[in-house]
Amino acid sequence: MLDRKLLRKDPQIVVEAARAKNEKIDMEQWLEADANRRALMLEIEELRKQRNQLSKAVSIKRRAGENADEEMNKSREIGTKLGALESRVTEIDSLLASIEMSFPNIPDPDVPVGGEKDNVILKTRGKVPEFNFQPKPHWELMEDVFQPEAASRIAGSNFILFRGWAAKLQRTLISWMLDYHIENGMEEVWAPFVAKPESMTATAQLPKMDDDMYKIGRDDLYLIPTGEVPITNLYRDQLLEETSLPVRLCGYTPCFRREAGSYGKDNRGLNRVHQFEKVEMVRLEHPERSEDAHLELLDHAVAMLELLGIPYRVLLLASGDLSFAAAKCFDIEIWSAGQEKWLEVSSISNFRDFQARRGNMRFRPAGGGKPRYIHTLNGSGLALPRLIISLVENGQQADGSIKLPQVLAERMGTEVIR
RNA sequence: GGAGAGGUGGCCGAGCUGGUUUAAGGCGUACGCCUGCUAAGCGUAUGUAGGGGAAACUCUACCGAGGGUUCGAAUCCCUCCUUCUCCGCCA
Repeated sequence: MLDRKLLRKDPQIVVEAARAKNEKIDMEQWLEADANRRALMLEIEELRKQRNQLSKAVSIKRRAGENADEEMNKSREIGTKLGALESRVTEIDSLLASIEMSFPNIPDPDVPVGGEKDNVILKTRGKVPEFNFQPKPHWELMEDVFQPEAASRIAGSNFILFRGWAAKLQRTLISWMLDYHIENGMEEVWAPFVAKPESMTATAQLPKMDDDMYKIGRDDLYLIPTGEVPITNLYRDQLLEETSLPVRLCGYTPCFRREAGSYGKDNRGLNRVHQFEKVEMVRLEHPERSEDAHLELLDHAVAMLELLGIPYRVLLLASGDLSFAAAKCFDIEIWSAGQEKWLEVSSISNFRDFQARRGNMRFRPAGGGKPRYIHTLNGSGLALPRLIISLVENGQQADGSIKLPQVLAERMGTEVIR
């Protein structure tokens, strides 16, 4: 959600932001409704004032034992008028709210305008492995432990099932990443894997992503598409003290995505699935420090890839690739040796005060003063399936065995998976 | 799932036989006074949002949410949400 004062003062900025993000918005309709609302409110407040005065007069007269019929009649008339005006305001309010929900966040000035082709590769690190044999894709290397047919029998296509070492590897990675974040000053959170519509609206999955989420209609709940939802909503409707900022959180959750309309070539194996596991980093930050915090989250994510020895590159997303709520976003892509392509394994976003407005998340400045909206940020740290793809494919050896990086070998109890 | 009791400003908490409560009081916070320092004490200020005004200031709304009754609702009625206690069920 954007600041109404900004909408009134600089509607053009919002129109341009929406165009850069390929979102259709109707600013004219909003401006007209807002002007109507304000005119109505002026009238309503004047009438209320009169009614309050009459009520007071009635009270005083009654106390004195005098007749107050005249005041009461006048007040009744005003009440009728007010009722009509108020119901019009209610209508306009819901119109305004629904229009505002369709306004995307404004990209930062340093975000390139354009589509996917305009994403900027900020850096590429690590050595892409070379083989003296034809490297295999992960679904061949993991035939015994990754069983999509079984998952399909249980839950439908594009769900996954791990057994044996793959299940253990995933669990080990989750635990290792959480420990890493805790060492870096984050607090681990275990949150619900379902969320109410209000929560989805606060972090801005709703209204736009409704079709991409699993919905439990009977209980009016959604399965979370990312840990961002429950972890950020931990602070919905909360007023923090400035001294408690920043809030650094991390947590493991599964992520459920319908991926409607995305069936096709890129969803073989673990590349794109309906349920995947993820460790998420969430940060609540002072508005003046969110820029630095954003870079810090990026550092945390890539540091893990360095420890795992996985080649990666960092992209600054162009406006058209930014999510609805983001002002700026870095994507981290890792190398898949068996498929010979880069895979997105983390998205690290700064939402500035966009989610905080929707979710009413504020802090009281030290030394008093009016509460201000916090800035929210989050980033994957990291998503499991593609991490596993990269570890398996990049670590493969001629005999089909897989060499593990040292940090995992210690925890898995073996250096090579056979 | 059943029964009962609650949801009031950053927090706690009165008000709830409808009208000087445009929400008492306390805690916390800010500023000042006092004081070797600190603590305590004293004084003043301090909810959120929107409108008007150069400003002092002023108007309006908000007591979980939404409806209703009434000239007038934190206060009465209805629906829903939610928290707690007890019972039931269950890993």
